[in-house]
Amino acid sequence: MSKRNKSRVTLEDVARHAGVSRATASLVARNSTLIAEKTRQKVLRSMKELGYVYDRIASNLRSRSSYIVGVIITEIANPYFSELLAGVHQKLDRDGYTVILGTTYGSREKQEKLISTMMENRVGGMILSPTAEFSPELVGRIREWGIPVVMFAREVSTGTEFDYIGVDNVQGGYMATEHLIGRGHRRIAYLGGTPASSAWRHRREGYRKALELHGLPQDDRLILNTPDTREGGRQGVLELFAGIEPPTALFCYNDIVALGAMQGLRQMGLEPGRDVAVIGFDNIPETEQTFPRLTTISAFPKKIGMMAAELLHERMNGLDRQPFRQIIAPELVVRESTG
Amino acid sequence: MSKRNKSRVTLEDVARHAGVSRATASLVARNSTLIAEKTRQKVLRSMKELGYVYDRIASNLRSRSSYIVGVIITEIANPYFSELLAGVHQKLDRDGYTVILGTTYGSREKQEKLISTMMENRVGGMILSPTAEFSPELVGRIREWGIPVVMFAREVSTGTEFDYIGVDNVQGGYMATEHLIGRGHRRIAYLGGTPASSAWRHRREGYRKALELHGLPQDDRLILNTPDTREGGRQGVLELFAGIEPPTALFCYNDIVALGAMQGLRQMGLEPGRDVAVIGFDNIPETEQTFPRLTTISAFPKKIGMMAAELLHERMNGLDRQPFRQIIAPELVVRESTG
DNA sequence: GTGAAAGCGCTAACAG
DNA sequence: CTGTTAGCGCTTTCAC
Repeated sequence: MSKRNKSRVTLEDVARHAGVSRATASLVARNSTLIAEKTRQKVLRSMKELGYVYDRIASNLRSRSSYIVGVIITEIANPYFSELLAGVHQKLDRDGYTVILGTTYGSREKQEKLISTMMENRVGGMILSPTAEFSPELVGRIREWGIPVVMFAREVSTGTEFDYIGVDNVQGGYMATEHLIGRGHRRIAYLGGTPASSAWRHRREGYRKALELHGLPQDDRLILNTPDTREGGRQGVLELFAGIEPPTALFCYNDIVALGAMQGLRQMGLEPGRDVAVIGFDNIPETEQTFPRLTTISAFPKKIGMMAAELLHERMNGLDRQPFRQIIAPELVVRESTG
Repeated sequence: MSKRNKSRVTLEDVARHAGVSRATASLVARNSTLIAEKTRQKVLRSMKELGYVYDRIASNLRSRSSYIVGVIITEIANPYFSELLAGVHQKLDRDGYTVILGTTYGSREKQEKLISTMMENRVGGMILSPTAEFSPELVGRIREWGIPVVMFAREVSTGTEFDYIGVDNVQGGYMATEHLIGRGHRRIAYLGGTPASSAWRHRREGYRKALELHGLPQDDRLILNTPDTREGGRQGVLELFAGIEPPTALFCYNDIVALGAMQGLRQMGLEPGRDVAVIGFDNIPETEQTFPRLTTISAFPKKIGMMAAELLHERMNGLDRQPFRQIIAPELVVRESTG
């Protein structure tokens, strides 16, 4: 269902009970300072007595405003994204917003549908980690609609009219690869993930740059796409080592893939960190407790989430300024998986 | 801000553009079969042309209904809870609901505030993992309000008027302790978490029952409360071993605490699994890849989340039946951390 | 099948 | 400081 039968206590009821007008009651509900303390008390007492619950929906309708924010991420189960979510949510909550959550699971259709739903629910702003390119038509619809949108963690080339906050993936990919090269590796794979994600493409760019700078050959057979899951990493590594000339080091698209890859290596009788170097990306908490502990690139998801929320908040408060990209620097965290 | 200046395209506009009445346009928007196909097409075309966006908020207001569901959990970053959230969210989304998310971080005030906010936003139902006891007044307010509420994962004794879905924590605690006893341990600690959580109390009950059944002494110094975090587990274990007669095995409140405890053990030069047995609770994905791999009790968070969502859905569709508790059986997963 | 009128619960604007 | 009036965008009767 969704219907409710019992009619609710309205401001009208409260006003009548307290012997004031509806407008006065409304001002009390909103904590206006215009109201005499005495009246205020009287009205508040009536509210309590009648069990009045403020109707934010009716209020939003009338005042054409909304403190609801839509947050769209691609997945919840991956710790990277749950940290991202924790960051945005915590900050938004602190600023008094209510959060509507959406998850795309990488589907473009789902993404479009979620955005529509959020607009229909009158969100005052949106924060999202896009899954795929936006159709120019969708970009148009959002702009037309007139609410601020902040993208984070994933980028979209068709959406340059929106703010973006994320880690420097090119730099991160570069640092990871460079680290492996520094450890003496010459045959380094880039494992897992798919080009659908801007993060994947940027990390690969960094990877290539590092190889190039060190005069190492680029071998496309060493770049293997898989779902960015544990299982993807595990399967991927098996496939990779089925080839003629396997790599000696793995730069994994993210930590989850890296964990899967380590499983896969063991399955083949290879010891990660000793026989094959493995580096991840994100620095999710569990990387510190795996065996061997995973070397990785810190991507600061929580921080990025909070920054995105902060920016949206400013935009919703009228910050008028050209859309911009804010890129934060990644950090290399050396542990035992890279020897 | 939150204000929007540009006035939106309304059904009125659409109706005028299409040369029909507002009521007709409304029926088209809702896919009513009462409308002649020809009119329907005409109206749909007008909608597209004008860029009409359905206003679900106005609709809800008038029709006194809501497809928005409030979901309240205690934390996002703990994989156990993010799995729980993933389960509810996925199912609710599939059934066409929009989800408002709330996080209590264990605070009772925050919990009360979130519940109020959700009611103010006219949610049609709520799913929550309670943090603390509900005041009878709060229970009253919710009942009065008349929307269905499903509790999951954590229980509340003052809320027996609500449905509850969770794992059998008593049984889980029993199985964990029994397993350790079976491995020859006689001095077993119950480490981490706090009695504020029903899950903590139930797991302790199982722990005690097992000790009792095997005629082992109960020593309250072996029960140590800490925050249910990694750090809590680490600190806790240090404290525990500072005592005169340390335990030989740890039953940890949950996996996160157990991971922290393993860190703490190593810090003291003790090897988890060899020198001290460690068992966790939840079976979060990373337990499979720690070193040593963590023995634990499966609590099936995703499944519980989905079941809760399913139940709420039924309730919102008018399922009228006494509130009930649905308890699912935990499973022991033996790995290396218990020798 | 379609239209006209009333009203969901609230706030804006203005008067006093 | 408080009251009056109008109306946010939609759905619900109830005519026709």
